[in-house]
Amino acid sequence: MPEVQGGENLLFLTDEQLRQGIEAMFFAYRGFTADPDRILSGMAYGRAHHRAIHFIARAPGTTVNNLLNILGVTKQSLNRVLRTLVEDGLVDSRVGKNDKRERNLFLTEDGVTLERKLSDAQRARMRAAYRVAGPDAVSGFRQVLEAMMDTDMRRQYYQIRDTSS
Amino acid sequence: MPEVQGGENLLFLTDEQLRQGIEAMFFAYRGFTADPDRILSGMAYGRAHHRAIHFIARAPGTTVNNLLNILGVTKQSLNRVLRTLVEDGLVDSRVGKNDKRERNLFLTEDGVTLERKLSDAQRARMRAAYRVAGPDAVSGFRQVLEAMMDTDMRRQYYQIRDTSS
DNA sequence: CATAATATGTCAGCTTTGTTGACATTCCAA
DNA sequence: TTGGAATGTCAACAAAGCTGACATATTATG
Repeated sequence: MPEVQGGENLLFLTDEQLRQGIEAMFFAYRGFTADPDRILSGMAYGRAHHRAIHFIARAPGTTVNNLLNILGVTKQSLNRVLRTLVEDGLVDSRVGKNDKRERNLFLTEDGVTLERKLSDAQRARMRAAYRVAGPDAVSGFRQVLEAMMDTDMRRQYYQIRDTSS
Repeated sequence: MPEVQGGENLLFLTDEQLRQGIEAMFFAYRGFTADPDRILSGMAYGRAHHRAIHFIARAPGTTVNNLLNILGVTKQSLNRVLRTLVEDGLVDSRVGKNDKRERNLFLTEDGVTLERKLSDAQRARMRAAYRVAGPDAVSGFRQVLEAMMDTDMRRQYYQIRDTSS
């Protein structure tokens, strides 16, 4: 049990409060992924495909190596997913111009269509939650999430965020 | 539901803002699970075992049926996880007193020890994030997460939360 | 320049954890 | 008391992680 120093500033950090936060995170993440999961379950795809499609849309021309750093999976695991997406004509994999070992990844027209469908659904969920909670809550939400990331992930997050527009 | 109105109050709900929230959720969840994952990777367990242990600790005597509703997986999938935990002496599965079809689940002494180790690690992460973000941010964090849950999950969340102490 | 070391991506096979289907046991209601 | 519903277990399969081996391209070193 954390002997927490005096001062009412820290009173909200009881184990019980922390556990509620942990469980809120668990249940909320289920909601967060529910809509895209539902859309993809009809097709032969899953959450792994969604993640790949999302970040290729976000950074067109990204390499396999870059993508697996962002996703935090092995290249072998990502490769299986990418192969099906390429075979199905959703992703275009082009040999790198400078470095021929690399593959630059792009969404095809069909890929863009699916990406839009998935992100529309996920944004709708996020928008509804934001509206219910209000602007101040959204700010706090973002602050806690950023503080919860590993340092490496936080760097990735900022980098992608700031190169987007 | 806060009546959402026209005007600049909605300006923060741009697609770009929503997308940042989505990606923050993705990267933060990785951090959220990282410490328990690391602890369990040494043993023959994974995230599924952690979830089962967590909710058995939270509601001792819970049934398999109840647990799979909370976890949102099939009973067959949960059963495999529970079997290994029972075999390894971390969970005690007792035939129900009233209804002999049911199994009431409890952590053994070893189970309690592992649960504490896992939740200590996860709470430390959450505590650090809360401290960095501050009390107001924490409140907003919780509000957005609750609004993001599916209705069924929110009910489960409230119920577990309010029966704990 | 030649060749060894490194980096990138692919293929094959294994593990974890999700899924559906079949079934035994127990309970409950007609 | 008997047929249907509920609970949980066993078996087989699918998705998506993982490690290892390898082909190709690049870079560094002799």
